[in-house]
Amino acid sequence: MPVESLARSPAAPDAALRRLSGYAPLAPEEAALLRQVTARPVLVPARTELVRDGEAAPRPQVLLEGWACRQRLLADGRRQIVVVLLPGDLIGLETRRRPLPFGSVATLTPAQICEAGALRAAAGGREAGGETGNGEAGGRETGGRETGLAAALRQAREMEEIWLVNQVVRLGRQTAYERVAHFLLELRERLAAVDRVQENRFSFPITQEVLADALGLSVVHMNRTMQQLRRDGLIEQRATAITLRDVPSLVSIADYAGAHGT
Amino acid sequence: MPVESLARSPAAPDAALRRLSGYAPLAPEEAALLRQVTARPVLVPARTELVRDGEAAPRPQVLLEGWACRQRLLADGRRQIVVVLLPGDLIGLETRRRPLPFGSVATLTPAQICEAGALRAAAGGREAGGETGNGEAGGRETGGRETGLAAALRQAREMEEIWLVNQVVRLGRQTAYERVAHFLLELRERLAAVDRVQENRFSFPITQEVLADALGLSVVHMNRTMQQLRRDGLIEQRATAITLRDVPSLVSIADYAGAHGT
DNA sequence: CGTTCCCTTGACAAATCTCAATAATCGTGG
DNA sequence: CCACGATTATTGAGATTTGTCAAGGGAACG
Repeated sequence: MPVESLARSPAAPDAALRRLSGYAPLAPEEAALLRQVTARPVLVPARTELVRDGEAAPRPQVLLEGWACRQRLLADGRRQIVVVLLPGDLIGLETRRRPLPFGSVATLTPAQICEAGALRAAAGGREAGGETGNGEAGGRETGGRETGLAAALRQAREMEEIWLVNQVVRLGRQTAYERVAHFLLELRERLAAVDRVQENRFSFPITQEVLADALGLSVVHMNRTMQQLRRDGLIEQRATAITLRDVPSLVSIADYAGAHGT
Repeated sequence: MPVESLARSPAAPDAALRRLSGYAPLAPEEAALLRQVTARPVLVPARTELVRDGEAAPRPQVLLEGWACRQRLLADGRRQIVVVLLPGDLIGLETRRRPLPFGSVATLTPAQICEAGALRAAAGGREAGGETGNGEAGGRETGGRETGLAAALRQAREMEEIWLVNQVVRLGRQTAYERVAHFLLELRERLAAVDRVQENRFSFPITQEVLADALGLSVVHMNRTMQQLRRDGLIEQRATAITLRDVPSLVSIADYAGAHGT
């Protein structure tokens, strides 16, 4: 997670735009709104808490660079990472009627974050008191037809639910080996959507401890499982990047369905 | 799951109304709409598939009586129950832009179901082609303020996400013993919201196999874990009902936070 | 260079699973 | 009301997977 990994990142700042326009065609002014929102990213260090657990009105944010997660801690210190957040992902976009224990959100690596309150109006949340400010870009049109941005945000929300379901299946019914394979395939698919994958190779900036907390395993077992995958020629790790050497085999091992029922 | 258990059920048909009005105050005409929707429940047997996996436009439905689940099957036959659905829960309320592998929805017991397309307009989905038919009860008001029904449906959606997160934590970081305790507490809380709990006792109409598939355990281990809970005086099972004998202990064992950060 | 963090190993313990029977229950037809 | 077949709950024994503890090695960093 050295900071240089951020410097190294290629044409990165439009992760969110790329992501959302992949879900639904955006009108020019919607794209412009997005660009405006993501214009001034703030750099935060790893392990920064972005949303506290049970917060009723989390500040809407966009993750532009770096990895984060939604997590929940048990009283005795055990940690479960509920979902990993990648560049282009949205955080805390929905206002809640009351605080719910969704877990906290924290960065896993240094990250670039943008305030994204301007998207809330478009997300379908109820109109905020009047803090929107800028023009007429967001939200449903008065006629009730859904705008491209609203559709994209809705799709983004649905994808997050898919990832949650995937996580449940991994944790509930797959072996350590299968879990890792499945998780890596999901990461590859998600990162590809923001153009961060080349020939099945992508940056993989998290420690095995984090991975273990995401996949419900101990660090030691996580380590041994990764070694096994390497020995089997399925993956290759170098520094902070990983290559999926044999995607078909991984898909078969993990029983991976992809986001669109592939 | 005998049919008599349905006959036995008390003033039951308004599970959905009770549930939703607990989330947000409903206008009289909204309550009326709900009553109208749930007026003619259809009785379906156990193991009926209500939504197929990857269905793009599932028929919106309300579960009024009986239990169901969202589940995902692996190629080799393993099954993971993603979330259990209880009376008052909504199914397939959101239209999707494209089919996503959310898993299929199936009844676990005989159940009473109602078609609920009329709620879709109120759910915040885009306006359907004109099939709504009845008056002006649903949806956002033209001014953009959220109606009570829309708020309640949004809350219901958020609750479902909470249950998913709970499920992830259970499966990822809790022991069998803790998982069962946690799951039972969640059931109690959810059933209480539709008035199906008396003195910590509620109907528990599922087999240990189903429970095992929900909690990511084998049937045998599930059985032994239940026995342990009984021996420890934490629960008591009689026929198809269960009593939580010692809620505080269960809460402590499961590190249970409740829906509102209790 | 000395810390610190992370990855790796070995040895052993604990949790959980599988297989294979055996009891209990339930629903049904007589 | 009873016998029968099917489903569900329970047990025992032994195999696997996964976790815990403790320690060593290597790379990054001030």
